[in-house]
Amino acid sequence: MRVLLVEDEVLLAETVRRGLVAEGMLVDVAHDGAAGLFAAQTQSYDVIVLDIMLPKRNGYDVCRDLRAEEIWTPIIMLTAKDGEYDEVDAFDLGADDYLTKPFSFVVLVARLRSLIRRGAPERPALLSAGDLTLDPATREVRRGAVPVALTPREFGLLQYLLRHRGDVVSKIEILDNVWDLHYDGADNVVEVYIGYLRRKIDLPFERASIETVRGAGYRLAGNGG
Amino acid sequence: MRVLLVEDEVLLAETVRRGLVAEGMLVDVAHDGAAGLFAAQTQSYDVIVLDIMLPKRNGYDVCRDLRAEEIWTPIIMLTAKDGEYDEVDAFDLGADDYLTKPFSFVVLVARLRSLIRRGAPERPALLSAGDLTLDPATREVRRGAVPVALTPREFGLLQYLLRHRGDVVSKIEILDNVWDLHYDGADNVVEVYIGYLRRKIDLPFERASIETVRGAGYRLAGNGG
DNA sequence: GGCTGATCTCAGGCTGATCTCAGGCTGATC
DNA sequence: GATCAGCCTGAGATCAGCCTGAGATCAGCC
Repeated sequence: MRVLLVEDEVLLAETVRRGLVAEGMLVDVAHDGAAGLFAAQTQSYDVIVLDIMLPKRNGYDVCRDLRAEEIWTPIIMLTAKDGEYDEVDAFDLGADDYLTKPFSFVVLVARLRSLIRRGAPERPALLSAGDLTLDPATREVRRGAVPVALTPREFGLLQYLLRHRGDVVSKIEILDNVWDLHYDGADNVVEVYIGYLRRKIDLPFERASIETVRGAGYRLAGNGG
Repeated sequence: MRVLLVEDEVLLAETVRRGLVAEGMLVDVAHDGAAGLFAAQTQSYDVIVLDIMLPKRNGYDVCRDLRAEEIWTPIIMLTAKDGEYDEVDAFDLGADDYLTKPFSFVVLVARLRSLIRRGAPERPALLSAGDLTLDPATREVRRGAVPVALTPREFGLLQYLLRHRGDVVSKIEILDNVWDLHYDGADNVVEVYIGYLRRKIDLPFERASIETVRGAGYRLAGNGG
């Protein structure tokens, strides 16, 4: 469960972050609107917690921009009771819920869980590793914001690697799962397709996310998923 | 602010009614579709909250009948997540918003206020992608201002693609939804109709809105909704 | 029945995807 | 640094998926 927290008050942000992590969530924190917007555009989150009063871009703008780009990640707005903004307006901009500061942590977690539960249930979660994302539903693969076109076999291979992100997977294992179970060709074809993938998702971006583990198989970088 | 609540679960209806009254709204309650339809036809409301699963007339029918009578009171549909109806269809029938049960009361109120503020729409929502528009009610399709004549099958196919705009939809999926569910013909017919559509909505305008995703299906360009 | 338009089938052709293969490269080992 | 197993990669053959023109079939209408 990935949460993006956009909050400029460092102490509050850190408190909330720790609490959410303790609840088993993966939390990214952005301290201003521009950073939050960028993170929301390039990463895949289950829900976004968005303060309204922010430096650089206020929560208002961020929310409207995201919706304009058809990014429908559920958003909870944090509003100060005495603020100049009307919390009801948040809904008009595409927010899904709001909390008035000061809020109880328990309430925040409950609202988060509720939002995630009703948010886009039919769509399987995105697979990702760092800024590499793969959407099994739309078949879209992106490095950051840049779409990458993959053939079906390449797509299947990358999907398998992402599902076993951080693990070393052997060529036999890959053949059994991405190719037919009793595929009897040489396993060189895996090497060839690993090469194709690298040329599409790593080399143009000067990355090396697919590591060769000599004698054992391959491993996709496991951080940041 | 007058609200018509059509909901057959008595306890839920009463809970919601009290909540809305506490928010300062005037609330009428109908416990089946026929009563709800009659109330909506004879009274004037600012917004209608309409459950889909109802005795006598389902929410589907009620919504369609009202729109057919040119009654454009904003409607929020309540859909059960496991129901047989797809919430996407709700929009097609002229609903303005929907909530999936179980829903948060706060969210309901906010959506109501937002709808009321927006006012009654002039006409049901169009489906669109870029300058391509499709009106499910009048069955009109346009590229920009230019009307395009489609046969029923072509229309059904385009409508399906528009509803899943941005997603890759497989030929099987298309056959199940645009042709009969258990259509047993070859899926080549989909290719043929994709070809027909391209010749009507893309080629004359030098566009390429329908993309072939080899090995996976087709995708209608997802931008510019 | 005859006409018209919509729907569907089919086969041939095209293009991109897949796979094989051989030769080159690299890291491990002695 | 010599050797070797394992890995990488460019070239090209093969295969599968998709497109399309032609025509058969079907339904509605006069």
